[in-house]
Amino acid sequence: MARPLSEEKRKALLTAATEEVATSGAAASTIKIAKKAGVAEGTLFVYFPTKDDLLNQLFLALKSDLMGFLMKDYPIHADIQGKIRSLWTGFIDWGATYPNKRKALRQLGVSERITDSNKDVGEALFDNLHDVIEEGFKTGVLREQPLPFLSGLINALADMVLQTALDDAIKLDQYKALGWQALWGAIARK
Amino acid sequence: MARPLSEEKRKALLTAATEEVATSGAAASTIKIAKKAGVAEGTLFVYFPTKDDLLNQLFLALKSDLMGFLMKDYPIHADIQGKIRSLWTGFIDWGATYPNKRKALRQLGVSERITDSNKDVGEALFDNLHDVIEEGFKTGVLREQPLPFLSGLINALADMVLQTALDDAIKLDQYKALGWQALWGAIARK
Amino acid sequence: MARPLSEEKRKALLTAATEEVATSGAAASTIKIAKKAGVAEGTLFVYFPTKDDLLNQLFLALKSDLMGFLMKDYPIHADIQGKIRSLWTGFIDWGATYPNKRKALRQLGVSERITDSNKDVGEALFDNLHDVIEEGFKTGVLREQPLPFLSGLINALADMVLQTALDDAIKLDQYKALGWQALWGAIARK
Amino acid sequence: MARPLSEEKRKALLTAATEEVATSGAAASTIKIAKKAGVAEGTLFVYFPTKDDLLNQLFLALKSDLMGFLMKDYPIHADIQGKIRSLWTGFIDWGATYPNKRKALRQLGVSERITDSNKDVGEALFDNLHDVIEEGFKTGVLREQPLPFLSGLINALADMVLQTALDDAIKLDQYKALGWQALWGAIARK
DNA sequence: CATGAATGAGCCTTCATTCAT
DNA sequence: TATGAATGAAGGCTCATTCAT
Repeated sequence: MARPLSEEKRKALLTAATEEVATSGAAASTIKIAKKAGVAEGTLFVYFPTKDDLLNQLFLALKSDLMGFLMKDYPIHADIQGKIRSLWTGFIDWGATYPNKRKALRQLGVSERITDSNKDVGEALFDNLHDVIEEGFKTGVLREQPLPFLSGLINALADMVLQTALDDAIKLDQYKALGWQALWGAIARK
Repeated sequence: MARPLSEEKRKALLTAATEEVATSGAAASTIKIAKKAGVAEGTLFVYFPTKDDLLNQLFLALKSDLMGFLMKDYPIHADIQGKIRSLWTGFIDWGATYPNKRKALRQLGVSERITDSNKDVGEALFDNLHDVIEEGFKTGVLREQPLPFLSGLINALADMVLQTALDDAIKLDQYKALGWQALWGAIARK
Repeated sequence: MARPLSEEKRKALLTAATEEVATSGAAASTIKIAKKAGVAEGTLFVYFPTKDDLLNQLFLALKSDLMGFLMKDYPIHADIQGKIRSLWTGFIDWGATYPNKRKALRQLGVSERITDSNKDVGEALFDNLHDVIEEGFKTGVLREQPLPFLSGLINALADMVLQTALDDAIKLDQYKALGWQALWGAIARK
Repeated sequence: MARPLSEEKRKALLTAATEEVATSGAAASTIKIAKKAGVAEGTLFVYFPTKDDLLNQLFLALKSDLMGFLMKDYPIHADIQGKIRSLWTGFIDWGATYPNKRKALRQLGVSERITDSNKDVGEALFDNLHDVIEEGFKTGVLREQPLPFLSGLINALADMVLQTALDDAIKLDQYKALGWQALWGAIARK
């Protein structure tokens, strides 16, 4: 009956938090985040009871955003290599398109303030990839390796590429290609 | 002549900083670091004029420590594959032996407070690898790729393995082996 | 016609306030009081325009509640000593029966936020005792002393007994008896 | 070797705290206390790590101050009645001379933030009175009653007198006398 | 050089109160 | 009338840094 929580404000807060966390890490100040989101300091705590809550929800939101991005153009009917290449491309493009999201996610991934259980939930979002990879194992296209190892591998490679090629579009394209070769060499059988 | 700076205290401070940064990231407090090092709060600033100085010097010290570790048993007369495998093993072993050093380095690598020029200096420490790799290119053992790309690749893979296999010695060995296969697949020609 | 204020909610708020004030003093938060009363934060301010209003009304309500308790079994036809003893017993029993009410009253009695005029009103509730005491003076049973002094005396003694014997039923009975002896010795002529 | 803690500042802080607590109770703000003491906000926390520490130490300091005041002119060679009368007078005079100390002590006595163990220590300061009172019991001058009951009695009566006669010197003298009669009547045998 | 007291900006959070719904 | 989102002041406390000793 009272004013409803505004999804708009929640988003503004998460967006502002993304930017601040991208540069200052988990040390980003709630005051700056609130101001950047255009709301009063206290309002932040209406939406996120605690700074840790904000950080954790941001972490999940970013993971989920990335997942959505990867799935958007996912080629359901492509072969294994095509599917994995799509994921690789998606990773790189997401990071290049939203550098702050990537930086924020990177910082949070290293932070003690994200609960272990949430870090797990973050991983779990990628469980959808299960099938592709399992299929790769069965058809013998991929070397058999534990799933977390494989997803960690993609993640690490993509992150490295984005980090290394930061602010350099040409290098980015070069590394994206090199990275794909490396990745495929790393996981394909033979 | 006044008492000279004590190398011992400097080291104690860096060691304490390593531990604090490992858990709290760049937000680690100078007070706690000083106390853990067994010196007074103000003493820290005799050795490091600024917290940022401390952080940057710690970053370099850790990179250098890692480098020293890698070079210790480096097989100068082995073939390319042997040399690179030694580096891989070294990376993993260093991280497993000094988890706090690795965690601290990881946190600092992501922090805004490490100057770009220092991040470059950090990379440069690995320039010694130039020769091995160039040799690999010439003999055709390695696919030709930019040096920073290659070192970033090793780094990223090793970090992923250590992170993923945290606190699980068995998994660590498994991943170390898998990681090596992946790495070699990623960089070897054909 | 609009919905009228609900007496039930008002009471719930005062009851909740009693509990909160008992433990946190005047620093008790309106939010917690509202929640404990089962109403929304804003609703509290429909019934009490200001936190100070709430506190002051609570103060009066508690005084009045105590007064009612004292009068319930008041022996109108007893002699002076019997009447005063009844008051004494009543005081102690009220405090033992409703420890939160007593604690809250104690806290509020010390608080700056209760207006002086209300503290006087609080005292005035006991004016009904006028007659008993005047009678005591006339018949020479009581030493002549100003009324506020006498009521303050009873109050202080009872409060001390309750406070000292907190959570110890046996001690409470002992102190109740001792207190009565002391009180009577303090006020009776000769 | 560094600047030593200044006893002067510690006292200034306790004095300032006394004044603030006298009017605002345990809700007194550390900032106001620091400012009133003429030191920076942070300095307060050099001397008292926590607001609760400040409050508890203030409580003990006030109790101790009162005790010192009572003992100053204590008539060691007087009879029981003389000794107790001296205590009574001392109580009243202390409260009249240092109204803020008394108000602060009153507020703290009711506050949840003073630990139970400190409240006990507070009581213990009065253990010195043991002997007088025991002597009173033996010689039959005093009715036999538990010590905490007796000290509570004196305390409560004195507090009531001071509170009731606040800001009225004439009334104060009158109540002081009446209070003594009442007290003696309350505790003396027969 | 070493110490740790002193400082005040800044942090996260709570709160009383207002007001759109 | 009842609700609870919105607000920004204020609170307790921490911190990097300075400086008297």
